Amino acid sequence: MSVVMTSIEDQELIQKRREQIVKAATELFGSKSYNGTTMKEISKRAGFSSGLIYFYVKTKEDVLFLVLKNIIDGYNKEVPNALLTVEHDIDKFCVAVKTYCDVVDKNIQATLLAYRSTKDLSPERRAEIMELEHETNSLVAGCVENCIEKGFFRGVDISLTTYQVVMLAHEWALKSWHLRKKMSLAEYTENILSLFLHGLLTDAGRAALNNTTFAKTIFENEK
Amino acid sequence: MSVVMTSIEDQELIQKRREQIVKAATELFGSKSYNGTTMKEISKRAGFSSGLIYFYVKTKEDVLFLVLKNIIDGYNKEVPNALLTVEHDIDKFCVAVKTYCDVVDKNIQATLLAYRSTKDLSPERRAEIMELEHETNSLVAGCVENCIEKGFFRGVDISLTTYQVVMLAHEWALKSWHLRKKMSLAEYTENILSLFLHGLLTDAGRAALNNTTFAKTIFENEK
Amino acid sequence: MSVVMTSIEDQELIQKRREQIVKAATELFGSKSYNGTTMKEISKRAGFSSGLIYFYVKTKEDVLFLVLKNIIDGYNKEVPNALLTVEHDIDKFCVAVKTYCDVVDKNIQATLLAYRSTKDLSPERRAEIMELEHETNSLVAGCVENCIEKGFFRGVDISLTTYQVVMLAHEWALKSWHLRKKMSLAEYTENILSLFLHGLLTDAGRAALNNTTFAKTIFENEK
Amino acid sequence: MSVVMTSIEDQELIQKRREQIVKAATELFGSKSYNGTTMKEISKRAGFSSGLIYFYVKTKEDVLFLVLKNIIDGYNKEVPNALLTVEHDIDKFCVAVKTYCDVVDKNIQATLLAYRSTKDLSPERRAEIMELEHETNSLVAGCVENCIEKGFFRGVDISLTTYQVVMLAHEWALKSWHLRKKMSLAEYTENILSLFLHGLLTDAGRAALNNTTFAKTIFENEK
DNA sequence: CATGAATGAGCGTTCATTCAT
DNA sequence: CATGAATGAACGCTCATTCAT
Repeated sequence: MSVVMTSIEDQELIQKRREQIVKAATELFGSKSYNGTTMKEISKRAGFSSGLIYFYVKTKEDVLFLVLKNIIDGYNKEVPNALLTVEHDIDKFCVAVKTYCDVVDKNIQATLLAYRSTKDLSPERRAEIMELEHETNSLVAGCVENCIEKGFFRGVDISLTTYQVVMLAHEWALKSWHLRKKMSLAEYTENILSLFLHGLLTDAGRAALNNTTFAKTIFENEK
Repeated sequence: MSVVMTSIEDQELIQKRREQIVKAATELFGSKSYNGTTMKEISKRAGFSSGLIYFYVKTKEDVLFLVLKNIIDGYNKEVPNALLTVEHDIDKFCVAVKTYCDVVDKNIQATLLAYRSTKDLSPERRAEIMELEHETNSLVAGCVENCIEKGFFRGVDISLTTYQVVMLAHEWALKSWHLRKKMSLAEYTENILSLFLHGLLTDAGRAALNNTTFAKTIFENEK
Repeated sequence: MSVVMTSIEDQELIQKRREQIVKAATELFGSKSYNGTTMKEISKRAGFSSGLIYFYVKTKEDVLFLVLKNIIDGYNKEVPNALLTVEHDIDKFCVAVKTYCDVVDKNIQATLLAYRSTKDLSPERRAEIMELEHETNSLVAGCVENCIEKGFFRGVDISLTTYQVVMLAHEWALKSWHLRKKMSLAEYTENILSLFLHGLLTDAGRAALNNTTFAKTIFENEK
Repeated sequence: MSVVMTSIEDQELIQKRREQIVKAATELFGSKSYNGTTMKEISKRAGFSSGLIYFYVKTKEDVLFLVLKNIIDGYNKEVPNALLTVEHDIDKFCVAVKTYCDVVDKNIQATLLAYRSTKDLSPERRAEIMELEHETNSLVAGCVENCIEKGFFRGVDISLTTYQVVMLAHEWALKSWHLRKKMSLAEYTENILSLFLHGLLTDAGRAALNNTTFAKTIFENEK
């Protein structure tokens, strides 16, 4: 894991400064693009002088990497927690999707940034980010797999379905400027779940809805 | 419509030069990113001297705009033609989706470029591009609308569904590096259609499948 | 031979610009040191804008290389010509030494620069410069060798003696600030020749002085 | 004499710290050049924090000055001691030369450093260093002078001859990369002495060789 | 119309030096 | 006395844009 190295000792300070940097950079990269943002701007916005940033980061690319990694870490932290709150496998799938959408909503700028700027990373760094994304995906993929095994879902390609779920969650960020005008996040999430449940549930799956707490509300809301 | 202005008279020449520029720039932006590409490189690859490009384009941003516009124009040209080849509304929907995926497949680099570089455009230009995308979407939206009106599809939000279709088509480009390893474009397309048909068809819609030529093959292939 | 590459076509212009650059840089490096001199300063002194220099040179190190190479080329051009003007082998040795001293005198700054800045070159470049120096040395070494073969000089180590000759010629530059106060270049040269002739001539060599035109004046001047 | 000033009182500590600094800096400057070495690196290698160095030195140039001065002090300490070991004036000359070469050999990096970096000193500091070098030279010059007075050497320019001796001793450092491949320090020293004795001894001087212990071995070794 | 040399603002990065603790 | 985080000026280099020919 290529963690960025530093000439500073105090681990707490490093953490604090890095957070300042990531926060400032995320905002700036989000509103102006990676290439359009200056290291000086980042430093200034982070609240310190232009030279100091190089004590906590070795190159501008490091900053981008930290920002991107930070976003994905967010996903990897929040989704598993949410999964603990429900029991039924179909519910787990729904909650995973919902949580994913929630995290996207909290990180719209950052999510857009990931789509725009991954190419600006070195191949190694890019690979690392993709590896992290893969971890996140596994969380969703696990839910899909369970539902298929139990016979609730059709025998679709697990990883492809996962990608589609993730993609549509990301769409909330990618087309945010348009979607927000028409609906709330809750409505959007419900719609996606509706599409996937209708598209994937087997007859057995539909029958099992009664045992769910979350999934069944999707169908109830439809009427 | 912010058409790029120049000081050159001969409209035919302008057209020819612009095409050279767009072709060169699309290739370069695709493989190296917008910011990583030099005006000199574009000129050289287009086959003329480094100064000449400024007779046909005022800024580098103009080039990006032209490139992006060109990509979307491609979509707007190909999809309608394909729609003429089938009759039934469900088939039209399917063909629209399929064609969309085909065009994405032929323009993977360019599609990625659009996701990466729209932020490098001025707000006005960005708005214009988004307007053009909207036109493309209408082509799909029309199909969805018809299917709903005829009772074949559930009463879902038309524009949202359209966005989802487009998003999943784009995913073929966005996750190309992964998807291509696992399946062919045809399989991918079929999978998407399968998801949407399962997710959207009403009982009436399912019944109508017998009258379709294209859509019914999706269900047949599933077994 | 690692010749510096360029993005400019016109060979004559390249030559002209490079000469401007080398001239400006030699002066600047001479009076302020390599590291103390700015690329902007070099450009300005060469008479053009700060960016242009990079059309004719790829890095600052290139400039240093060009400067150093230019000095040594001077040696390699002048010494051979001078050798043609006399016949006798002892005379040839003397003229080689004298010419060497003359060239040093015309390039005092540059010679100092070579001593100061060779370490700032990349290893490959440094090797190339040393190779060129070796060529120059060969010119002197040839003279020494001939004199030994003919029995005029003692059987000393040829290459060592050559280094000593070169070193003492360079000394005129290295200690110029002091030596110039005490003597003229001619006196200095004569003194060196005196040292070497006294130190190297065999009895046969001394006897042969009568057949020389240049060498014998050294001994005559001594009285 | 521009002694470096500080704000610290305890003279002993100053001395100790300065020695640490000089030792560290000499090593670093020698292997990486003055400009390539960081104040941080020096401090670290000297064994203390990066800020502390400024309590014992006011600028980076101070460090260079201290380093250079230290080198020359070494010469001024070692040569006189060696001179006490022999009696005859010609021997004293020879021992001076030999000792000089020995000291050069022990300080090759440092000697090179002096040639490379004197220009990085302010004019005043440079003058001071040159003054110190002059002192060292006097040690050799005294020997030459005595030999001339006693009629052992020809009536050559004393200071010039001294410079030549010093120069050829320094050459052992300056061309070390080449000379070391071909001969030992002892051989090199002998060769220089041979050159000077052959070049300077009068008939009286040659006759006096019998009374020497060191000088006569040079001639004996030649055969 | 076309060329390509020239311009100069701006960026990422380094490092001597300072200063709060 | 000592630490090491912080500052900010400066440098090498790039490249969009201009302009003389």
